[in-house]
Amino acid sequence: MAWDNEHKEKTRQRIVASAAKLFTQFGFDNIGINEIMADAGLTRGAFYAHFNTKSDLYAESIVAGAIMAAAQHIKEASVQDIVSGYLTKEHVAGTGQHCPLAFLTTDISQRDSQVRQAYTTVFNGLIKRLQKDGLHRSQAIKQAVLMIGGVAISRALDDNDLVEELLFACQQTEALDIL
Amino acid sequence: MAWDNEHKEKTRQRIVASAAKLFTQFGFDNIGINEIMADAGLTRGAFYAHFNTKSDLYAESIVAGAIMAAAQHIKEASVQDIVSGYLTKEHVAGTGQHCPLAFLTTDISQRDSQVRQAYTTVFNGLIKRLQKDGLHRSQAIKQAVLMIGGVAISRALDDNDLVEELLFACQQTEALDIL
DNA sequence: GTCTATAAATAGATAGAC
DNA sequence: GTCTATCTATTTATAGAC
Repeated sequence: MAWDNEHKEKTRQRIVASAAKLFTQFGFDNIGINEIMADAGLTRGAFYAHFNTKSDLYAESIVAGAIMAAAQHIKEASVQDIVSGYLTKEHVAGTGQHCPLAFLTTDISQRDSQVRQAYTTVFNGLIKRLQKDGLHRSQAIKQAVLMIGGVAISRALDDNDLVEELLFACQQTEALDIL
Repeated sequence: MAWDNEHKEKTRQRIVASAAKLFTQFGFDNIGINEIMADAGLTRGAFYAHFNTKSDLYAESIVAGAIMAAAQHIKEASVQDIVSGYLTKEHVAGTGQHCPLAFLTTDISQRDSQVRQAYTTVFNGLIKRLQKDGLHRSQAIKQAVLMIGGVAISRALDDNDLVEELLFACQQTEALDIL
């Protein structure tokens, strides 16, 4: 019984990891349960032994995806390192982990309360992290908007030069200069 | 013949206006051709006399939607007025025209090149408009990211107090103080 | 718990009458 | 040019075998 539970939990985590990867990359509507389960090495039918709806998995994958992305971007030493590491072409492109805050911004506003609560929790976490390094709260909020907005907009643009210019501009913050 | 063409063009404009309204509010995947045509007072079948694909209409509605939203937000006198008028709870909520730049940000990155080119064009227009009032180019870019990102993130958040705090913070820009 | 098979609903696109 | 009817494909979710 203990083994079964452990095995089920591991399978569940694998599904969530696949979901976080695929949802952030393609959005809620452009990925089916089928593809998520296939990525986790399972078939569609097994999904409902772990989750009730696609939306449930989405909410959970936002939190999980943020944790995975944070391991890559947020744990750096200084605020400037966090900002610079976040606003890169590699983050904008498909490589590595993607931050749900930036990759799913407008996608989230179409979903139910549960999903938007998950987004709010993750966003508050980023603000707190930025404040920890001495930024005033309003400065931290603005910097978070520049990070998230900068990456989100870059992904929509169809002009490489403009993207590079934008990413660079969003890294230059008056608030950081006076620290 | 002249009357026919004029009539067809008016119908087409009505479809685009309905599309701009509904797409910005609900995103590409959550609105069907059916609903757009119904909003324009027509049925689904008539769609293909005006457009080839749903994606074609989407690209066109982004440009049209930006023009309509600009009439509401961008034509104000000063940069500070533009920024303040854009970063409001009314803009974030469903009332009035919605700016595609902020309402469809991550939605756009899932679409084809034609759509992303339309987004890029509109974004460049905003930058130009902000530069016209004396902002340096990098300042204009950052301010645009704060506007678009601020509204986009606000729509995803599930916390009214936080939204108000965020909108206010994004209006306070060092670059504007020194003008 | 996972599989295959299938139900049920939705939506993009086409055909043909008017 | 617009309509109704239909084709075709996709997808969420369920049923039942193993």
